[in-house]
Amino acid sequence: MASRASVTIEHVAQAAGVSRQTVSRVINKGPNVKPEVRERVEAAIAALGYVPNLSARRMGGGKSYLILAVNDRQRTIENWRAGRGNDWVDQMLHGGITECEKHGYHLIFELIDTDPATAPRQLSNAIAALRPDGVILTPPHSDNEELPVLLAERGIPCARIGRRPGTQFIDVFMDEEEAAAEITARLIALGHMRLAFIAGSPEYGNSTKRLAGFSRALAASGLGEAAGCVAKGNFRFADAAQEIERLLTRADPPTALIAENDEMAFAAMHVADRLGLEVPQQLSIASFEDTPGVRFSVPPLTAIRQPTAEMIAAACSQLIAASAGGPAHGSIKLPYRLVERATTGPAPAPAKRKTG
Amino acid sequence: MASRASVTIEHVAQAAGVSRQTVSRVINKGPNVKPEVRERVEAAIAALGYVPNLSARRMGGGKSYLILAVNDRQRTIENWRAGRGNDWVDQMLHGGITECEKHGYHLIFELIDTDPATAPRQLSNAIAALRPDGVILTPPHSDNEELPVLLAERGIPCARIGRRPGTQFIDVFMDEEEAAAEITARLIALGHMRLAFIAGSPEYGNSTKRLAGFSRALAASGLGEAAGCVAKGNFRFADAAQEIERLLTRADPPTALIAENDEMAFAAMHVADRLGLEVPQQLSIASFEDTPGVRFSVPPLTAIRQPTAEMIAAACSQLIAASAGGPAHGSIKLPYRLVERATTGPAPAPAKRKTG
DNA sequence: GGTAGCCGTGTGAACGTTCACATACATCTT
DNA sequence: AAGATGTATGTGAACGTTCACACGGCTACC
Repeated sequence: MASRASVTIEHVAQAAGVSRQTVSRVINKGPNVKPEVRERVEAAIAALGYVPNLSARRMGGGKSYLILAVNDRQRTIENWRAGRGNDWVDQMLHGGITECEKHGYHLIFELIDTDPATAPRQLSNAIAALRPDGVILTPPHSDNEELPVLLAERGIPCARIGRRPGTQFIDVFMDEEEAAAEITARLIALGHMRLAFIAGSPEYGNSTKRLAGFSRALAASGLGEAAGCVAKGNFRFADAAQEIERLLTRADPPTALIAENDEMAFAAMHVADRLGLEVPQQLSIASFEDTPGVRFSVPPLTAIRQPTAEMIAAACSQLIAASAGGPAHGSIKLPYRLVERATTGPAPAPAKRKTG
Repeated sequence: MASRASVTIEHVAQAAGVSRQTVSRVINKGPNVKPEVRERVEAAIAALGYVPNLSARRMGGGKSYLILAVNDRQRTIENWRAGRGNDWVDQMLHGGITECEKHGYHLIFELIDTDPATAPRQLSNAIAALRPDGVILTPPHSDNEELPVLLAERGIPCARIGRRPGTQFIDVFMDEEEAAAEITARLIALGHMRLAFIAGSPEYGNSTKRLAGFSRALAASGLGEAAGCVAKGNFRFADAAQEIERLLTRADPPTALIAENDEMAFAAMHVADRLGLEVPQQLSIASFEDTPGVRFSVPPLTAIRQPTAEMIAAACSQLIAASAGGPAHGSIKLPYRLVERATTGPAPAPAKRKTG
């Protein structure tokens, strides 16, 4: 057991009969330490229960062993307020903490305004206070051009999540366009000839990519773009519900809906229920976000499983490597998965289709 | 805009024509600074974009401006792995980050093994590395007697969540027994005469308290304890489903179920569906955990809304006060709320009751 | 009118670590 | 055998802040 006062590197040095620096070399796995001495030091560390003080390490010019993950403040807080969970945050913690722990790092999570006028200052303040070894930018911050530059100026490696990869920073992403194209193609293969894409917000770069995938699949199928329509749901239940109702009650309604997030997919379910449309017999619904709510709802929804935790874990891993002298740029593409559950099925037979 | 190299207190001091210490007094809101000088320093801080370095502050013997929240590693990771969300984690972040931000603090979230043999060492390592100004212990760590003592020895204030309050530490809690009694009484008032409590695990102290409330309400109602039965669901879907099925298929099945968490409540819904029991017409189901899944499921469940975010926020607030010289003990009781939704209703008429 | 006390400010040291450099010894080269 | 190279270790300074204390000026009291 450690004694009351904190154990410092000096105590370990004395116990092992070496100097501070040698102990430092051992804990940082540096070269040029005799195996015998290394063992002696390690024994002393274990005996005294020594754990290096992170603040002091940072002060000494070393690493802070902190990875800062920044999230969209408005959306996160809105989700909290509304009593909806933040599955994204949960997944992020999953990947981030798990990976950081492996390397003796700690993940620290902060909220930053999306407003481009204030975001740089907020990030600047956070890094000035925390001095993290790396920063993870999540959507929509990952689409901000100013933030990575600001970090680069201060020599802090930066990883962007879910962004079309560039060459200057670490980009971790999945192929959003491909995923959108795949789910669209799958619905077309099921016989659907009129499809709708319930879009989030153009503020999120991913929205644009997914829409492109939707259009591409329509074109590739031979149905042509006219077979698809787009509704703006703004990622929100109420907005989406209104648009979806408009879509489903018009003359030639779509038989398949692809919603960009779970909330809008639930809105679709809700509207279908209200209009007496059976899912999936009369209407297929797919979500682009595979949250617990989506998985465990009744019926469970077909969805794209985004590798959120994996992306954050990869970002942490890259950032940690970068802070140890590795490259501070590169791109990692992670696979998504289309999970077909109970809300998608063959298109209704044209004859039986209800109109109105 | 801040310049490339980091701005230190010394730069501010020079710009304002004062000494380090005076700047320090200003940023720490210390007394004995002329209003005129204070203004000058504040202007310099704003002009240079100065933000104190947390590591240096800690090294100087000051605060770390870090609150450490520790969670149950096994359960959290199991939830992540299973693809269920961790609403608890999300709520915790909600309360914690929001409150910490207000005071210029940062919340840092760590997982610690529940095993009493390793927990103290893990906590010890975490605080040696991080040197937080306060630690929040969540269930079941809040029931561990050793952890708060360890923290007290190192002079770190500690807040326990959801624990019967003591006198030595900061305890933030809701009345679990009362909540269990209330929901039980409510179901009895709806005419239910045979009730079941789907218990989690005695490892969680709250389980015991809730069970006590359940028994108390039964006794108080005049029905007597014989009207209630207890199933051990271990907080898990599969375990709960099995026990619930056993309960519902026996000779004289309960007409109302109270599950200690959402997962077990969903298990109850699942079993009811399988057995062809209509909810709430033939069976009432209530959850003791009001997660987004519970709120947005179809039908939405009746549940106890625990003030999780509020408890963490209160804990942060108390810890921050304690680290500023306030009392490091005290207890705060926060109100829960019984939210009646669509899964509870009047007991089925005795005549119509199906048996088997 | 001296001295006790408070107010406002500054100075040196300390926190625990790493960095840059210095040193001692061993090994290889010519 | 002398120098060059490399390995293993130690020493002083630095990081940016706060703490403890010192100091000068002002007020107040007897």
